[in-house]
Amino acid sequence: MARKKNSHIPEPSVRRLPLYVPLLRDELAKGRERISCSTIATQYGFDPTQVRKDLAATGAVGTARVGFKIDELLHAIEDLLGWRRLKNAVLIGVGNLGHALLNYKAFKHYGISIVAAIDSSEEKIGWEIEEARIYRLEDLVTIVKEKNIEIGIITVPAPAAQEVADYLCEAGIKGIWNFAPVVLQKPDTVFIENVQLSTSLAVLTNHLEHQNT
Amino acid sequence: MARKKNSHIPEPSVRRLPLYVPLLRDELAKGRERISCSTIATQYGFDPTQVRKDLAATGAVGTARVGFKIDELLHAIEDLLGWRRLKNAVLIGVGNLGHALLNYKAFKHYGISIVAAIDSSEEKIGWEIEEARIYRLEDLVTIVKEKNIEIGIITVPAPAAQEVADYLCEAGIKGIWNFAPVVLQKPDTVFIENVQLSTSLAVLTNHLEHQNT
DNA sequence: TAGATTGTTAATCGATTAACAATC
DNA sequence: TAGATTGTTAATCGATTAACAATC
Repeated sequence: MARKKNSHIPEPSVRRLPLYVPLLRDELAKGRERISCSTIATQYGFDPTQVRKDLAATGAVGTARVGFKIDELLHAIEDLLGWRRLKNAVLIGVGNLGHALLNYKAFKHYGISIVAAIDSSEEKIGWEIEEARIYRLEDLVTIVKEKNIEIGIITVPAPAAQEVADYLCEAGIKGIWNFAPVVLQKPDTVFIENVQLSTSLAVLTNHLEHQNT
Repeated sequence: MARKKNSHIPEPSVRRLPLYVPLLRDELAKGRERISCSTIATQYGFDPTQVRKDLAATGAVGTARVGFKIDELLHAIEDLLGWRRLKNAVLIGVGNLGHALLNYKAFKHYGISIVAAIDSSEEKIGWEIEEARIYRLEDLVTIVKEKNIEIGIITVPAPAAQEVADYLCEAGIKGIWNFAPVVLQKPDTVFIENVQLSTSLAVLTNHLEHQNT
């Protein structure tokens, strides 16, 4: 059953749902057909009701006493997350991190395909890493149009990030996945998701330092 | 004033505080001495009261009408996050991502120092990347003791992650920063923080697909 | 002094968890 | 049938936001 359009899905649910995907893919690969909320919950240490709420948000419907059909459930989750329609992305900044992301083949399973890259170093222009060829920043607008790119991935150093974001917005990108530790200014039409390693690290180091149980 | 031991600090605060650090360092570098909660809040699009609560959690004390002394505030935040005492870390799995992390020099400013690495490929043994030499997995226990290592960083492929985690726990590590898309089993004495790129990506792709405003 | 900003208490909001009827 | 599991409604919990007195 299709999810009602524009219904509000809590961000915590959107952040938990992708966790269930590898488990479901595994179970499916093992030939299992159905799974219950409590099986999922146990795996991740979550409350079963919480998992049920998360699944309900996708529009998936289970059967009392037997649980959810795994393939249908997976389909529903991937649908909700937008992973069933591959979106093209351009990555900007082919340093260590950029290189690692370009080489990461599994993004196909997470809804994106990096089809082009940009770098400021003249020697890298023309290189190909996986399916992405490296272009100059001045070619961005053309590439975005030609390759029908919706997402920009920013992996440049912090001082260059805002300029890159401006170019991306101007080129008509819809969303930005930002790895630079900078708050980017942007028009309302563009959505930005920030990945801050320092944030995750802070949770770990804070715990180790203060032994918060 | 020192923060009361074992007082509970909400995880949302622990996750926001690191964001303020680059701004404070910048302002300090510019020669500014004081900053107010609303200045910080405006930068990040947060509610000023929320920022005040975050800062209060660090034990920092401001002055009515003038705000907080930036150096004291920075000191208090870094203290709370455990960034003022460098913790040694070992990274396991020198693939693309592992390589990128080893090369990332700024971790020093975030409380950790990667002093050793482990890889399963024989040809990489003995290499040095920044301050980290690459060792064999069988040397882990020795290295951890010798170099006084508290943190393990897991950047191996998913199928190898649990085994690596077991080795780390056995070696007496206190915390694990896990980049593999796997739920790791662990003893109660070890703290694990997971970095799931798919989770962050899900927020972006879900938004693009369904235009949730 | 006047007024900007802190620190704190109270109100609101939303997510998590508990309870339970429906059902396969 | 009996009982496990779903789906849903209600209660709890905690974080965010609003209100306001204290103060520099």
